[in-house]
Amino acid sequence: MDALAHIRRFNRAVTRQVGALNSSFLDRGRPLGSARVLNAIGRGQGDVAKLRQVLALDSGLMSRLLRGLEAEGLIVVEDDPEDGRRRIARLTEAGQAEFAEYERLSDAQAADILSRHPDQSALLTAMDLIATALTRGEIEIVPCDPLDPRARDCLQNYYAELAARFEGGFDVNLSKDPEADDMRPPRGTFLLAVSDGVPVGCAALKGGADYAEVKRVWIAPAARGLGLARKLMEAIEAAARDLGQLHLRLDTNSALPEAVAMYHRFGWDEIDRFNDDPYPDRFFEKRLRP
Amino acid sequence: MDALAHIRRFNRAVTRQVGALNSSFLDRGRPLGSARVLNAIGRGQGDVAKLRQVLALDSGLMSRLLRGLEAEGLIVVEDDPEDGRRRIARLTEAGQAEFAEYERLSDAQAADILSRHPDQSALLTAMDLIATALTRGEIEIVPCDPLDPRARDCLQNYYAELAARFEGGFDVNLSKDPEADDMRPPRGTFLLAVSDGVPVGCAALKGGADYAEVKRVWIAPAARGLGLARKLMEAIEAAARDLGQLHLRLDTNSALPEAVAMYHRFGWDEIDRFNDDPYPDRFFEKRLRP
DNA sequence: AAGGATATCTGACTAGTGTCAGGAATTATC
DNA sequence: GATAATTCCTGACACTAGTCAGATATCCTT
Repeated sequence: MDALAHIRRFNRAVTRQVGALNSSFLDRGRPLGSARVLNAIGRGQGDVAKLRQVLALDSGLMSRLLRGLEAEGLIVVEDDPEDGRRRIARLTEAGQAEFAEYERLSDAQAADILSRHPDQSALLTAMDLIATALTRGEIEIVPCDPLDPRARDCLQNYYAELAARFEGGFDVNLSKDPEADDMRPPRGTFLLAVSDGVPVGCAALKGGADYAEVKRVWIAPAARGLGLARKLMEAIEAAARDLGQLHLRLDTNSALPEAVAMYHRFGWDEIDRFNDDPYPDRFFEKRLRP
Repeated sequence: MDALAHIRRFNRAVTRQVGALNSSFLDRGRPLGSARVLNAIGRGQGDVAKLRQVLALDSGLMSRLLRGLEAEGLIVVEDDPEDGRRRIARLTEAGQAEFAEYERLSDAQAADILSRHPDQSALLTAMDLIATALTRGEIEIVPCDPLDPRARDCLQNYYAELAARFEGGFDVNLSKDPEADDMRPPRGTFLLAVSDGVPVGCAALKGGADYAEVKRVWIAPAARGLGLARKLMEAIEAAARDLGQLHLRLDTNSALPEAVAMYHRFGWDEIDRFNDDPYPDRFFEKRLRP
């Protein structure tokens, strides 16, 4: 069977799904164009220029749609204090309620698909894989607090994966768990790779007196093979430079051969054991130029 | 992390993808409505009533779109010989060429996504899973020749799965491979479960003098858990009744416990071995009421 | 301070989408 | 064989989406 036949079928299925979602949006009595603008504003795309860019709309059309939403009392459009030419739209209270209604509609539809499927986690994994494949190149690396729920979400997946791949399992309590403060500026940092709001990878820099350690490097299975690890490691090194940490170390395990290969490839030097953590058996360092 | 956040992200990613495909369709200089109708006709939805149903269009609008395509010389609309009220559209040669162009556009996009992804088979599997989840309930059971490429595709997957699940592997040449003629009317039949053109399951009825045998019951992994097996088995029984075969038998293997459980659940009685095929070790029969 | 670039807005216009009412031909039902 | 139901078609109409030209205010560069 031709691979393209499968993709064609997928295309038709999701095209219909998108169409159904759009027409359910129409039930709120507002044309789709306005609904799209309202939702984009609700999702934080406030300034008009960015709205135009994201929605790929003509400036004239955009202007009229904004006037319409304004007349409905759903948004207010104000001058940008930093640039008098630009304007910024934000939701009024009524607009937030309306936006929440749209979110509810789309969530209800999503929950319906999910509830009727026998294997929800397989479905979610498949959706993640496809969403990542389609939005590749648009993954952002952002700093994040190590105790942020999105960070914890990544870390849990990371621990679960170590537990599955280490022969004797993995218990995070036996390992030296870095203090959160060591992974916050000014000592260190915690970076998250985010694709359209969903975390798909992380890496931490743990500050120290003699050297800084790179820890918790993890990429979601759905996002592997896309060059994300390189982007993350480059971002970590840049952050280290900014914090004045030029001497980096990390530890890892032979049970993760792709990680070991990656550190070699990215210019890390293998060195002798430098801690007594029970899990790692491979140790690396890298000296950065200022 | 909230499951709905993942689905929202998926929705946004595919919405954009669908939008991109649609605007590439617009490059052919034809409004999207006409393009949709043309493609539906090309995919075999000839009669106007079915077109209206599939595309969810008003009869007036549909009529005008058909007139437009007719004026372009891409289709001809003829009276249905069986029902004078109905009409049937089909592509002219020019229409087929144009349809092929649309297919090419969508294939190019598909191939692009596929080529940039590190794990193509994982991507295809994920797409199959989602397409099946979204189009569930629209899986058709259709008779098919046992030598049809779609049937062979199913059978290859079936053999591959047996090879993976039987301890000693599986070699179809050691098993009694039913003659194709035994799985064609009037002796037997071969049924295919088709979801939007892609085969997602099969089952065969092999006619015989004393009893008919049910063979080659297989469901694609992406389509499991949706109740498809029951639909297939009911269709097989109905076909057997139509062919006057009221005494059915089948064999299977303990290594396929879900199959064994299914036959019990569907009212089959376990019986003694009735053949000397090396692979099966569980045997069933069912007597149908006429 | 002048000229060019940028961001938004307004008005005019076109094409596409979708709805409604009604008409003609044909089939189904009693 | 009359009546009702169906299928498709036509015309009229409303609304949405999208484009273009030009006006205005502001910012940036020199």
